Parts: sequence; C-alpha cells; structure tokens
Amino acid sequence: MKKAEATRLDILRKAFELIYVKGYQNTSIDDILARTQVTKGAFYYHFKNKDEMGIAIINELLKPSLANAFIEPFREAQDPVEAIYRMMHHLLMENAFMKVEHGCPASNLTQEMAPWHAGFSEVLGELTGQWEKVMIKCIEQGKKAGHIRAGVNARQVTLFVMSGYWGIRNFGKLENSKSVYRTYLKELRAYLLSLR
Amino acid sequence: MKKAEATRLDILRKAFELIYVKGYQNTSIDDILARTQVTKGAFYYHFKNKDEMGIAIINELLKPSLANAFIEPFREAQDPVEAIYRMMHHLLMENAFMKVEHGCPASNLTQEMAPWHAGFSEVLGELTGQWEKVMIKCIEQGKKAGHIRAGVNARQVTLFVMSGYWGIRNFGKLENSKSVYRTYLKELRAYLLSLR
DNA sequence: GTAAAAAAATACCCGGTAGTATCTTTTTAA
DNA sequence: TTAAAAAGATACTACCGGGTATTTTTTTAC
Repeated sequence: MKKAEATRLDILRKAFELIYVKGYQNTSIDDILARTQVTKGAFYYHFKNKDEMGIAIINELLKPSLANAFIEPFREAQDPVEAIYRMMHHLLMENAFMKVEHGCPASNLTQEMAPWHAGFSEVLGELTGQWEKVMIKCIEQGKKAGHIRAGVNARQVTLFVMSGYWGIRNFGKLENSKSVYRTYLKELRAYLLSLR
Repeated sequence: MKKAEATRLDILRKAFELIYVKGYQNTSIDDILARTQVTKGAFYYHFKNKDEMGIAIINELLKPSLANAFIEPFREAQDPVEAIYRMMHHLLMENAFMKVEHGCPASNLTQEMAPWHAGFSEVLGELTGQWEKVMIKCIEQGKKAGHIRAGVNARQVTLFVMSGYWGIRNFGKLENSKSVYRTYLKELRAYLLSLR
C-alpha cells in the first residue's frame, strides 16, 4: 500500500494546481486525468466523486500549507503591529505558493463555492476561523504588553485586516501586478501604526 | 422597434438576477429562457452568444446602477472621512440592490471571470477604475480643506478602502449575516478618523 | 507460488448546455 | 394594403462532463 498513496497524492497535487489556476468548476476530471496520466478507473478508485476530491484537497493540501503561512507568524509574536505586517508581507510578496494573477486559493474557492456547496464553505470557514482566532489573541496580548492602545477592539481589527487581505488579492488578480500589493502594504503599515 | 427593446431589457434584467444569485457559469441559457418566458430564437436574435449577453449586463445594468452607488456619494462631498463612511454604510447596510448572502455582483463577476475571460475583466476593471478615481479626488480635496492630514496618501487610502470593501463582502457571503458588516464599519470609522 | 484483494485500465452511458437551422408570426414603412 | 424586414418559435445537433460497469493488471499475505 505505497504506490497507491503516491498516485492519490499526485492526483491531489496536480488537481490543485489546475484548480488554483482555472477554478474548480472549470477544471474537468478529464483535465486532471490528462495532467496526471492517470486513468479514470484509478481516479474513481481513489475518490468517490469530484467533490470528495475537492474536499480532500482543502483538508490535506490547502489547510496544512496555508495554516503555516497564516498562523505560524503569530507563534511567539510579541508586537501585533509587526506580526501582522510581517505576515501580510510574507503572504503577498514572498510566499512562493501563491501567484498574483491567480489570487489566494482559499479565497478563490470560498468565493466560487460558497453559494452552492455547503461542504466546501464549512471546511474553508474552519480555515478563516483559525486565522481569526490566533490574530485576535495576538492583539489582545499586544494590548496587555502596551504595544498598542487599550481602546483597540481586537475582533474589529482582525476582521478589518482579513477583509483587506481578501480584497487586495482580488485587485492583484485584476491588475495582474504586485504593485497594488506594495501600495496596499504601505497603507496597512500606516493603519497598524495608528493602533499604537 | 419598441417591444424588441423591452424583451431585450427583460432578458438582461432577469438574467442578471439569476447570475447574481447562482453565478455566471452556473446559470444556463435555458435557466434564463425559463425565467423570462422567452424562446431560444428570441434570445439568439438579441445576443450573439452568452458572453455577449454577459458583457451587455455589465455595461448596461451593472455599470450604471453601481456607478450610482459607488460614485454618486462623492459628488459635492467635502469631508472625505464622512463621505467614505457614508458610502460604505450605504453600500453595505442600505442598498436594496445587493443581498448579504450573494455579495457584490461586481466583485462576484470579477472573481469568477478574471481567470479565463479577459473581456469581462476589462469592463469590470473600468468600473473599479472610476471608483478609484473619484475617491482619490475627494481625498485630495479633503486634504486641501484640512479635513485630513496632509501626509495622507490618497491612492493608498483608496486602495485600502476598496480592498476592505471587496473583502468584507466575501465574509458576508460566508457568514450570511450583516453583523460582520457592522463590525467592519466600526473599524472603518476608526481607521478613517486616524487620517485626520 | 498462488489465491485474494487492491489498484488501474477501457469502454461506455446519460444528462445538460451552448449554439444552429429553419420556419412562422408580427411590425414597420410605403 | 402589402411587401419586406424584424422578432420570435420550434426542433434539432454536437459536444462535453461526471459518473458507472466491467475487465485486466499488479500487490500483498500466506
């Protein structure tokens, strides 16, 4: 039971790449088969149907690798201003996983699937939920440590920052250039400093 | 040449409603025919194909009505802080045109079409372009009038605000509740005041 | 080494969807 | 009033996409 696991993973990975670029609905099973050199029989041996594969991609690929990018930066962070800025900078400018022209895979999927597939929304909601939680915690600690004003509302700030991220990803896609990211980051910095 | 115009408009309007709720790709021509009580012959008399209809919807329905919501608030506005906040409040809380659970039609379409249809991106880009322009202008005037600090960068602020809007629309869809809008608006207010 | 189970290959089906071809009705302009 | 053009109706086609049924090959356990 080793080769089987390998092909399964291969399907997930290559399917993810296609979906990231073309969108979920616009990626056909046949596309995936062509890309993976796997036959239909093999595909349906590993997955009950397309949606099951989609959920597997989120759970087994997206969650782990994004959890790393979204959540890790807050481990042992002291100053929320720095932590949030660094995380965002990393997400937008350094993360090799995501390309400007294709946006953020989590955001893409949420947007695409939310209206008509509860299962997807649920798993994706967990992802943003985690992100929100760890960021709020960081801000609260920052308040206690005096890095930012006591009057700051952690949940509000978190939602505000998260919204900005999703939005700027959209602009990146539209303009297909990182220059909007740079502009955004400058103002994010100014905003975060206003929390001091 | 009167009735014809009416059916054309009827198709555009009803198709828009369907697309707003179900997404573009997930709305079939047959869906539109069922809804409008128009036959295929009539449909293809008015539109060369589905995409041409899509573009027409953006140009003839979306642009005018959104231009109104996005741009009108800035006419004869003095204080950018108030103008931006009011516009956002109106967009999120009062605008009857848009429903929380379905997000912002312009944002939805951009997200859905950007990866694979340049034509759509282009027209949608014009919309955001207009928005950006008028908002920048308002901020610049506000700086001169002393409503906000001279050090504020108008383009940065505009992009920051626009991103927030697109992002919070996404959250609204996910949570299907206006409460996130309220939270967002509170922090937006705080942010805008920091520009003074 | 062999039988049983796992993994993969092949061929097919069925429903949905965009688009066409052709015919019929309705408007319009003279 | 009537001929021509506009608008609309009907019946198809061709294709694509997800999914199934069945057979063949490969692994695994004994």
